[in-house]
Order: sequence, then structure tokens, then C-alpha cells
Amino acid sequence: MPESLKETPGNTVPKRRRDLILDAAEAEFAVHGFDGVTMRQIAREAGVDVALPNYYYKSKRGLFDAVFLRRALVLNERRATAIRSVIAAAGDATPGLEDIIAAYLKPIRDAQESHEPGWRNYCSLVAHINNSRVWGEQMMSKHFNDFVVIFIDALKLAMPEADEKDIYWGYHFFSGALTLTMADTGRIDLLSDGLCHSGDFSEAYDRMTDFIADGFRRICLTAQ
Amino acid sequence: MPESLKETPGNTVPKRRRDLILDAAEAEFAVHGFDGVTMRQIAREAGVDVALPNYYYKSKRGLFDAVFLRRALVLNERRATAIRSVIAAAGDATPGLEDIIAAYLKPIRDAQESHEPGWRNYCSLVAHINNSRVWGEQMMSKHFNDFVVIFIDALKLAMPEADEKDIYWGYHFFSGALTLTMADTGRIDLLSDGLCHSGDFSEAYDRMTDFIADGFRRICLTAQ
DNA sequence: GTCTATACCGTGATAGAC
DNA sequence: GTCTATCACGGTATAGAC
Repeated sequence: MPESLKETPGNTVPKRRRDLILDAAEAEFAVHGFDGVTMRQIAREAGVDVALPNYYYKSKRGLFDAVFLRRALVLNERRATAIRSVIAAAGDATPGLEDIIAAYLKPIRDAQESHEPGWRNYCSLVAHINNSRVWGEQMMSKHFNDFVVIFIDALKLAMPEADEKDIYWGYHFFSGALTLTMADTGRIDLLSDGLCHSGDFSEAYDRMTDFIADGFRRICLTAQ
Repeated sequence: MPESLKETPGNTVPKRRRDLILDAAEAEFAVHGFDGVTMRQIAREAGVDVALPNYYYKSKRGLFDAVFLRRALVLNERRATAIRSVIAAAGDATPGLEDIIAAYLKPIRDAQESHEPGWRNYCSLVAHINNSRVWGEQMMSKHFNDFVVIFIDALKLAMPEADEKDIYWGYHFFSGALTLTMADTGRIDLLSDGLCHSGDFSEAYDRMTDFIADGFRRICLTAQ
């Protein structure tokens, strides 16, 4: 835990302004996207002067990148570790498809379940970016592809007979399903009239793992 | 009759400015979202004066709603018809899961395959909206839910033993996978190094139907 | 009914005082 | 490191000319 977050007995150490700005920007970008937010809003939300965001992050775009990168690095590392450990545990055997998918999902699930608003906001932000023509390429491909390659390779291990093309398409569907879950829009709540809750992550992720695994099996392991 | 509506000798009717604005707005909103677009850009793109979009559509928001509604009504009607005809064809038998999913997808697939830029842009726009906390509720729930209820009921017919909750979660994953396909971001092209193309809709939708059907079966028809 | 000129305000960013 | 003042630009929307 960084020094700035530690509680000292009696009184709390105030967060550095730099981080306050980053947190405020994350929350605003998550809801409204890059263009829907102004530097003035961010400054107001962070309780700092209008000029400070520019001072610390050079530009609005610089701030956006900083928000995105902060947690992308953490997420990629956690997911890569989780997947490698599943493969290591399988040894010479074929790793289980559900295990690999669950490993991919676990760090995101933990992040959302932590109820730390920063992580929830971040997940929404990624959902925005992943569905955007302009940002998808610049941000997702640039910062997530290295990790995704690890995941694709793991899928190939789990389904050695599969055609590569089918694996990529399966990943595409998986990515879409996950992205909407990360967006946490509350739409399933309205649609199901309260029966399901988009904030109920254990319900979502348990089902997603099974749903996606059998989806993959269908298109990768069945003769068409 | 205004001059702009008269047939010219060469048989082409020039589009009315009103529609030019709507088309230009659709294209811009699809790429950049509501906040990423300015009325000036739209006017420039449409080749009209900056003030005309406001004259015809009251406000930026009015224009956005008009763009969204124009094709939502068409899409909902086509999809409802397609699903009802699958159910009618099944008669007293249980309708096939793949058939219902394919009926849901067919009108969207046709729209994207038509290569009419208006429809492709519209699909991207819906992808934006569906993954947004602010717009999802206002637009998706308001204008698509009536149709989605028809689809959910069809799923219940196809899987009479299923738990309702599982059906809603399955729909959520389906919706996410479809949304990313509609977004048409080109990410799968980069990821697969050219092996797959996000614009190759027959590849996408054929696989999606099977993938989603077996996903539903897994979470709805298997004892957990 | 159609369109243009323009009003008026908020934007991102910076220079320079403290 | 922080804040004030200010810039040039572009934002939406409207009043009034055609």
C-alpha cells in the first residue's frame, strides 16, 4: 500500500493532489467518456484548482492515458500470473477450459467485487474504450494485446484440435460478454424487473465461465 | 412541392437537407459518441449552415434521438416478425434455440452486410449506447425493451425447464457479444494478425449463433 | 419555411505572480 | 507546487433577414 494511503493513528494522511486528480478523472471518464468530461469538472471533483490537472498531466489526453495505464498494468500482470499458474498446475495434461477462463476473469472479478470505487470506475471505462472505434485501437490493442496473446495460447493448449480462426472468434464473443458486464450499466436489472442485479458479480462471473466455455467447445471442437 | 423534392431529369431525387443532416449526424455520432461530436462538424459534413441542425431538430439532443429512433423502429419490427415466424413454424413443438437466436440476429446481420453506410454507422452507435451508463438506460431500455421481452419469451419456449434468472444472464452475455460485433472496431483483425476480419459478418454471425446457443444450454439446461 | 449572422459562454491550455 | 488572469478557439442556440 502506498504511503499516501496509510492511516496514521489519530489522523489520516491526506492524499496527494496528483492522486486526487487521477481518481476524480477516473470517475468522470468512466461515466461520460473522454469527450463528455471537462478538465474543470475534474478539478472541481478533485477539489483542486483548474490549472493543476494540466500541471501534473500535461494535457487532457495525458491525464486520460494515465488513468488507463495505472490499472491496466496491474490487471495484465495479475491475469498473466493466474493463467500461467493454471497451465503449470496442469503439467503435461491438457489444462481445463473452465480453469483458463476463470483465471482470465478472476482479477477483474476481484476488482469489481472489492467495491473499491476506483476499480469499478475503471472497469466501466474499459467498457467504453473497447466498444469505440477511435479508442479501441489506440488503447486496447496497444496495452492489452500482449496479455491477450498469452490467453489465446492458453486456449490453444486447452483445445489443441481447434482451428485458430475459431479461437479468435470465440475470444471476440467472450470479450464482448465480459465488456458489457464490466460496464455495469444496470440494464439487466431493469430488463429482469429486479430478478438479476448487474452488481451481483458472483452470479455473473460463475455463469459467464460456463457459458463461454461451452460456447468455445461448440465452435472449436464440433465439426461444422 | 419544394424544389428539392422534384425529380430531376437524371432520375435522382436530391436528398432533402433534413435527411442530409440526419445522415451526417449518424456517421459522426457512430464514431465519436454524443459528446465527441459538435454541431459544427455535423453541419460541415452535411454541407449546410451551422444553424440548420438546430432549426430542424431543436437541439443536439433532439438530433441524437432522431438518429437513434429512425432505425430502432425498423429493427424492432423486423426482429419481432422474424421471431414470431420461427415460433409459428414450430407449431406445437418446441422451437429450436439456434433458430430463435438466428432470427434475432438476422435483421442486424442483413443491415451490416448491406454495406449501406447508414446501417453500419447505426450499429456502431448502438454499441456505444449499450455500454454506457448514462445512455444505456435512457435509450436502450426505453426503446428496445419491448422487443427484448418478445425474445426472452421465445427463449422460455425453447427452454421450458430453464430458470428465469439463467435466461436473463444468458441474454446479458449474448447482448455483450453481439454489441461488440456491431461496434465493428477492427480489433479482432489486429489481434488475429489479419486472420479474422470484423467486417466479415457471415463468419461472425454463423459462429455467434452456435456459440450463444450452447452457452445458453450450459447455464440453463445443466444442473449446476 | 429557409437560412445567415452573430451572441454569448465554456473549453483546454499557458504565462507569470506568489 | 499552487493559483490568478487571460488567451484563442469553438461550443450551442437564437434573432431576425430573406
